[in-house]
Amino acid sequence: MSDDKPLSDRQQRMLAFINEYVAGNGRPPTIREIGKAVDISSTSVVNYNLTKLKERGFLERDAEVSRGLKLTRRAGKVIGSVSNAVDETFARLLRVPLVGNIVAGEPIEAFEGAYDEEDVVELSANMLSASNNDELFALRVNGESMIDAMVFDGDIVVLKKQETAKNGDMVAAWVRGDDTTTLKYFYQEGQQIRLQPANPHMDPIYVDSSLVDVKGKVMMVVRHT
Amino acid sequence: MSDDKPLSDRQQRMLAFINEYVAGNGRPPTIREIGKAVDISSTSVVNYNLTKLKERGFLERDAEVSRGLKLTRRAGKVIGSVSNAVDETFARLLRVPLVGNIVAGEPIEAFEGAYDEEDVVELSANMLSASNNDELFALRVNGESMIDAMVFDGDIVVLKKQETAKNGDMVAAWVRGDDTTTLKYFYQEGQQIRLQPANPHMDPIYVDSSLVDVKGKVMMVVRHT
DNA sequence: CTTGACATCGAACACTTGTTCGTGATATAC
DNA sequence: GTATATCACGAACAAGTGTTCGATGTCAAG
Repeated sequence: MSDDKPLSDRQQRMLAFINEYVAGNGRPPTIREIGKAVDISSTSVVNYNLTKLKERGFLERDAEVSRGLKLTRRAGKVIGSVSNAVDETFARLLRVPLVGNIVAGEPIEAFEGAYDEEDVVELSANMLSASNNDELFALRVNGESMIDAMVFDGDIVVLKKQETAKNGDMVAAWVRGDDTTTLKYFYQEGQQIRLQPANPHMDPIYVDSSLVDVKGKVMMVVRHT
Repeated sequence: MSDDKPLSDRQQRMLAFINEYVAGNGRPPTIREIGKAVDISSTSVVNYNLTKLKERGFLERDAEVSRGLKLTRRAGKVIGSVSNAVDETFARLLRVPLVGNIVAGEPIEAFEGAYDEEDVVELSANMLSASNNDELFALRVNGESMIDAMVFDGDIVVLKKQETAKNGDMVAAWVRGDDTTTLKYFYQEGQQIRLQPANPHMDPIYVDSSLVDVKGKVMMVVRHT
């Protein structure tokens, strides 16, 4: 079933072209389009090679159907395997909902509820260390008041949803009494929590741990310019 | 351009069918296949509704091409949006080469040459305002010396390759004589160039314009935590 | 009632596209 | 040389397929 004879140059080019065409146009090419691309003048020759390719398991064909081609996984190995790389890349893509703004003087809004399908931040998983999706969400930073935390107005912070934090984590937290949302480094110190700004020139805040609601841990900060 | 009238039942079924068909067969359906699926006896009616759908931005058509259909992102909202969303997302994905490190005391390394195919940063185009690919590259910030520019050790900066800059741009530049690479705001002031740190507490640097090699403009900063 | 926009139908047309067939070139095996 | 398999060409056919057009029905506005 698996000849090891190398594919002819033509056949390789055909596979490459088909792959490329599908990626570019969202549909397979016609026999004549293949012929033109691979410099074959006769449709029958294209058809002939297509049949060969099919016999050797590089593609499937739907008879008597226009553009009835489909590359198999095996074909991917011969070529750069793009159309399949699409799936892989997509699989590694995280679509993080951008659930709202984070403003110093207000609680994080719309934390659970429905958010606009539109507002997602797409990140490649290779940028985060294999975190599972779902738990992630993003917030846009609004206002100057957060800038002590290494984060600036307009930045997007990607957070992992969690109610607790380890020392040294940068967290988004709601400070009751103070009624403020902040992005700071988290340190539990006895009954107190030290919220440490990233800026070393700024002083930390000490709050009783009962007054701090951790909303999530900052995983990433993205800034456009 | 964006009617809010709901789609007719037929049109919704058409979108759903097209989506399903593409997912199942790897190619778009023909007009007649759509007609059969949605129970329309006349090809012209299918064509008619297809045109409507196109006008409202739910799909694209390649005229006079068999199976010349492609669902748009917008269509995804109406239906489950799976099959084509993959391609669309992929198309909007930018793979930015991570060409090296940027260190204060050294020129930007490996600027042109071959870099490891592996090291790419994948960004969604929706995070950058429609920049063309190609021109983009990424650098990892090494060392503390850049932190005056709103950028910190370990950050990845995404740059657009360009040799000139406008006032106010944040650029990566090599300062000759000083032999330093910096990330600073760029201001041309007569014959001099002012390199302004983002941190307002820090003083700007003035350099003769002949000594500044602009390498690129900072488009985005990404920080993992 | 008349008008006009909208949606549908059926049919005809022309181009697209997969399939088939006769022919020939090339190379390897007998 | 002859045979056989492989690969290629061009032409022609039939079915697939997008496009166009006249006719009809519906419905709300005038």
